[in-house]
This record gives sequence, C-alpha cells and structure tokens, in this order.
Amino acid sequence: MAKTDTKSETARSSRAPGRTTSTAASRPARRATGAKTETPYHHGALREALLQAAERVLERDGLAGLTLRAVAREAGVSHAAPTHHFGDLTGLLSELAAVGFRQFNAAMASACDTATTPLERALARPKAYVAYAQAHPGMYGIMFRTERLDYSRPSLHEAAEASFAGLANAIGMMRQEQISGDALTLNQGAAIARAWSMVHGFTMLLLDGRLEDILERLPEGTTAERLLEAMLTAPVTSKFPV
Amino acid sequence: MAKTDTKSETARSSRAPGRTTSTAASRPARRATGAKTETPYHHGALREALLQAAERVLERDGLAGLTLRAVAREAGVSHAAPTHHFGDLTGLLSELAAVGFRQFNAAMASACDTATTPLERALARPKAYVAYAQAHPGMYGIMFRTERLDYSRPSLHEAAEASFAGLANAIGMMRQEQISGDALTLNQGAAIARAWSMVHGFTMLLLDGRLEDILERLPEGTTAERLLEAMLTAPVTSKFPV
DNA sequence: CTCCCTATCTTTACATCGTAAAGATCGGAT
DNA sequence: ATCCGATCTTTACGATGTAAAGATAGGGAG
Repeated sequence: MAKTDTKSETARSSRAPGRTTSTAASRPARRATGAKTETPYHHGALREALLQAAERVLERDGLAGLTLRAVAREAGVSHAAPTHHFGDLTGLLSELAAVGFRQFNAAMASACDTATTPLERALARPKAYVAYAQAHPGMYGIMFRTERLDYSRPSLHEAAEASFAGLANAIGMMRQEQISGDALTLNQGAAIARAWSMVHGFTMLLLDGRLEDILERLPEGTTAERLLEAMLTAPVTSKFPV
Repeated sequence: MAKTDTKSETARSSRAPGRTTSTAASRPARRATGAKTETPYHHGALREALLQAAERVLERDGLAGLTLRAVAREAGVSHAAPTHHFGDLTGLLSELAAVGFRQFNAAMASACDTATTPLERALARPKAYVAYAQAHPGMYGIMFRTERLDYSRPSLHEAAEASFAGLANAIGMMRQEQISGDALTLNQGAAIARAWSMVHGFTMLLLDGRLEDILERLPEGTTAERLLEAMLTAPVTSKFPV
C-alpha cells in the first residue's frame, strides 16, 4: 500500500539527498547515551536492531512475511544492510532461532522453579514448552519448522544444546539417576526420546490445528492444556505406551 | 546451466515455431492408448502429469526446489500451465499432499496386514509411519511441515481424515474398546494424542537430525528404528510416561 | 590537527518466483 | 462445417535473495 514506488524502499531515504556533511546535529549523542537512539545510522547497534525488527515482523506477519527486505524496512535501513551482518537469509534465521531458544530455555527454567509437588515438577517443563509455542508460534516455527538453519553457528548450536541438556537433565531427575554426558543406556535414551517426541509432536500438531479433531470430540470445554496433562499422566491401558 | 536464455524456459518451445497445424502426426493416438504418451499437449492428462512431475522434483531437489515453474519445466509445459489446474502454489501443494497421505495410509495399512503377534501389531503402524517419512522426507515435509495447505480441498481433507481415522481405529483395537466417531473420553483422547504425538514428534526430530545427540550416545550401532521400538515398549520407570 | 583506512551502509543490478491477463490452439457440440 | 469453451502459451509486473560497486563516517597515523 502506497509502496509502489521502488525508490522509497528504505524508510529514511527521504532525508538522504543533499546531506553530505554536517549531519551530526540530526542524531545527537548516538553513542554517548548508550544505544537506542531511533537512528542507528553508521556505527551503532544495527545488528541487535535487526534482530528485534525481525522478531516484530515475525509476530506481525508470520513466517511467510519474514524476509530480509521486510526486516530491513522495519529497521529503516537499506534492503542490503542485513546481508552484511548475517551473510544471508539462513544467517538471519539462525541467529533469530538462537534468540528464540534462549527465550524458550528461560521460560522452561522459570516454570520449573515455581513447581513444588512431584506432579507439578513433572508437568512444569512440558506445560511451559507448549505454552511458549502457543504464545510465540512464529518463533517456534523458526526453531522447529524451518529447514534453513545453520547449526554450525556457535550461538545457535549453543542455545539448542542447552535446550537438549535441560531436557536430559529433567529426565534424569525424574528417573532419579545421573545421566552422564557421553553415554546413555537404551532405556535412558528411550525415556528422553519419548518425552521430547511426545511434547514436540503434541506442540506441532496443536499449532497445525490437527488436534481439533480430538479436542472437539472431548467433553465440553476441554482445553489443549488439559489434554496435554491427561496425555502425560493418564494410566497406560494397553501393554505398551502407544 | 545453459538455461540463461529466458526464451527457452519450456522444454518444448524448440518445436513450437512454424508448426501451426498438421501436428497430429507428432503425437499419435494421444488419447486412444490411455494416457502417458510423452507429450500431453492440449487436452490430455496434464494434471496427473504435473503431480508426477512435482513428485520427481520434490525427490530430486527437496522442498525448497519445489516451485510452480520447476514443476512446469519438469513436465515440459509453460510456466503458467500449473496455475490453470491448481489455482496457485497452495493448490498444487495441497493436491500433492493428498497424494502423499494416500501413499502414507496405504503403507501403514499394508504393514498392519503382515503383523501376527500382539507386539508386532502394536509396532507395525509406528514403524511404517517412520519408515515412510524416512523414505520420502520431501513428501512428509509437504504433509506436515508446510504451512501452505488448504484443507478445504476435498481430496486433501478426505485423505488426511482417513489417516486420522486409521490411527483412532488402531488405538481403539489396542485398548479393546470401540471408539465412536462423535465422542471421546478424556482417556481415549489422551491415548490417541499420546500415540500420534510420540510418533510424529519422533519423526520430525529424526528428520531434522535432532536425535543425533541421543543416537550417538547409545550403545554402538543402535539404529533409529531400535530407539523407536524402545521408546514405544520400554517400561515406564517414573510415575508418569514423561 | 589533518589525512587516510576500514568497517558499515546504500545503490544498482540480475535471476527467479508467484500471479494476473491476454492471446493462441484444439476438441467437440451444434 | 462452424463456432464455443476448455486448455495451454506469452507477456508482464512486483517481490525476493544475492552479488558487486559506490558512498560514508569513525578512528588511528603522521
């Protein structure tokens, strides 16, 4: 809308021409104040600003709207600026996914802290997992739906690793046994895979609306969270968990 | 490669100029033979040919390479031809997903038929589920990873519904109780959600390579299939399945 | 204090993609 | 035999990712 003109792609091109020098007055104390001064032109916190802009675009327009150019527009810089900081789209998505993993891990850790009873301790992580995904479906999509992620990037590798470590640790505490970092028994691996698969699968199906067929057949007013609880705690009737 | 010329986008443009009439000899008995005659020009089985072309492109170039224009190229028609049959990219993806669901359902049904012991019966569907996804990761991605699917299309709705019905039925047999079509108890819903979530989550994590951290820590030579078996059958140590 | 170097950002350019609209082409009904 | 409508092609447009060259400013060397 009103963006048909290809010349007005960047938000600040309106103040560009005829301003070669003496522009110091227009952005006072860019660095002295700390960071956020509305116009991080040259030298500033563009990288951070781009990540925050990407998060806004993601929440506003979803995964499909998250493009390099859209992020640049949101941040008010030229469309090629992000490339310099992230290399390519994969780079931006990977760094954003790292941000998401850190939020995600923090949310689960915080939820575990407030749990008291054994039942609460068992359910705190899964519930926080699903709750985060429901509150930030775009972020969760970046982390678990996108194919374009580069796990060789240290920030992403580290954040994802921390997430896995938190899970393995929680399972270890639940089984009251130490889970060493370099070796697992088949039963230990199965327990971790079961917990992760169940919660991750539930979340994906829920976000994709594929659990509606179940939810609408359950007793009136049963929420997804209640179904999750039942799934995690209900007695296993058949001989196998499946 | 050698495709820089924008005029040669369609594979058969080489035989286009100077061939206004009398082209009947070039495609003999297009319809009389049945269908596949290499050149379904006008009136033929283009729709089916496009779906098959899409499947080839998907297996060859993955999800990222599956574009309307690539499918048209593969089928040897102009880049706008698919639009007439599928409306837009969402339409093509949805119809292809329907094809995938039918293959998927057939694979699971066939696996169930050959099972004899109770243990085999319990594991046949999950194993076939994961095996299909591993054999056709692109198709599985179309079905469960893509956001652009239109479930209001009858073919897709029907195929996906059949998949869910097969699952619910299998769970019902496992619990030795009839699962009616219009109402579920919380425990029944939880059992279905648990089975589906576990297998779907396992598959997604496996395809994304996220189970490598577990697999490489397991005893030497443990395969993903073995881990799946253990996950589905290993005794639950803690008080809750999680 | 002045000048130049380098990181940062902008401009320009190009191939590809999805999609719309208009033109060409053939099969079959009248 | 002729015309209509479904099918396919051409042409066109805006958007995107990415590469390459030009502009700009901050900070160190003299």
